[in-house]
Amino acid sequence: MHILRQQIQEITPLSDSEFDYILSHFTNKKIKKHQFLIQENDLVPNDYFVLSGFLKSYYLNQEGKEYIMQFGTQNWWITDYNSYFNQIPATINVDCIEDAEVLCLSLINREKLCSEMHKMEHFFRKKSNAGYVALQQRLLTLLNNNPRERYEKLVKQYPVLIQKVPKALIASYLGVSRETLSRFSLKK
Amino acid sequence: MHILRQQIQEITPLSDSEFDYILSHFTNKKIKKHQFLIQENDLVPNDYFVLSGFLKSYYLNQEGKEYIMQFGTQNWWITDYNSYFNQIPATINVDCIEDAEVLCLSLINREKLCSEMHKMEHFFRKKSNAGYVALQQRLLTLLNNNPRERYEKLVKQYPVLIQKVPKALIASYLGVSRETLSRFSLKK
DNA sequence: CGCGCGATTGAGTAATTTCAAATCTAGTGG
DNA sequence: CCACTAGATTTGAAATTACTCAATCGCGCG
Repeated sequence: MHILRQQIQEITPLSDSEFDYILSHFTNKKIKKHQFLIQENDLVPNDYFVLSGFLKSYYLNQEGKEYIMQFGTQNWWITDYNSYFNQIPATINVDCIEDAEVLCLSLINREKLCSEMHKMEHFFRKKSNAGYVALQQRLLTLLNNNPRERYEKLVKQYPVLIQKVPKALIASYLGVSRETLSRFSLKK
Repeated sequence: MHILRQQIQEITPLSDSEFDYILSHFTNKKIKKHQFLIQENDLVPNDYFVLSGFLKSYYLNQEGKEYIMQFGTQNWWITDYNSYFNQIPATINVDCIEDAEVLCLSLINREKLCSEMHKMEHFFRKKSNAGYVALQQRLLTLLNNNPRERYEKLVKQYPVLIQKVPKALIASYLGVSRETLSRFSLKK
């Protein structure tokens, strides 16, 4: 079954024709390693559902330091949500860590689906709620735990991530320097 | 006009009877200073819409240190969302900083409203999206800005908050010790 | 007047960052 | 199969930042 369909059906049942209709609102896109999906100051046309590969979204500050907002791998949605929802220029970059294929959903099509199909509005509400809760957890971890604890939590939660992604990116996600991360990522 | 109606109507129009129907799914509650709305390990029955007063939600760690998740004042919604949405025991506390009056919305009634009224599903989706974006911003501020910058941003964004709330709570929201906050909250 | 809470100040300490250098690793071409 | 290179990781040492603990201050209220 299509992995998007599967995700939606975890929240609400769908007939074949409904799913086909939904899918017709997405376009396909392939991205190569190091290619940008969104760059600062761009208008953000789409939310992206990841079919395969690996992406990251990150903020780049004045000094050129990068802070990873989120990773995107199979089944995840990724974009600059502030820019996407409010149709303002991007402040966040999204680029490709590993050749990827994504489904693109424009804001117009998202809203169209939501207004035409109560189910889809329901789906996106639930997804958004879950995302909100996950962000709250991350915020608390950031406030309450030291770098080492944050790292260990991440390893426990997404063991695959650690294998796949350079340590420097993990560090940036955790809000630590790569040197600090290195100093405790090996030794007990 | 009822401030809840006003908030909903910023997103979607509402007839008198529709709003009355919506409102019938809420119950009223008055809370006194220092009273808990939610305590760790409680089941969380409601999401709370603040009519007046001042509340805070916060995580209390093992060492008794408190981290403020959010403040709740007029027009804000507050609860332990993880516990509320997933109906699991609370890990966050919500209590009253200043005598308050809130509207209580049970999860059952929320879902009922959302399934009966597409409008309400739409409203809550939009609210959740906005909340998600706001949390992302806060996360980035936490990662990218030092305590002083975080404080100055907060002052700019919510000047009233600083007046109304003891500095120790501001510090806890910003993830800084009160002493550190004190050291730069005065001098330029 | 004195109590109590919130805010400030000071001194020492701990954690993390920064900068620089060394080391390791995987992939490439000879 | 080996040497070479670019990128990633580790290590060291110094500097910085914020924290902790303790003491003091300031002010409103009984």
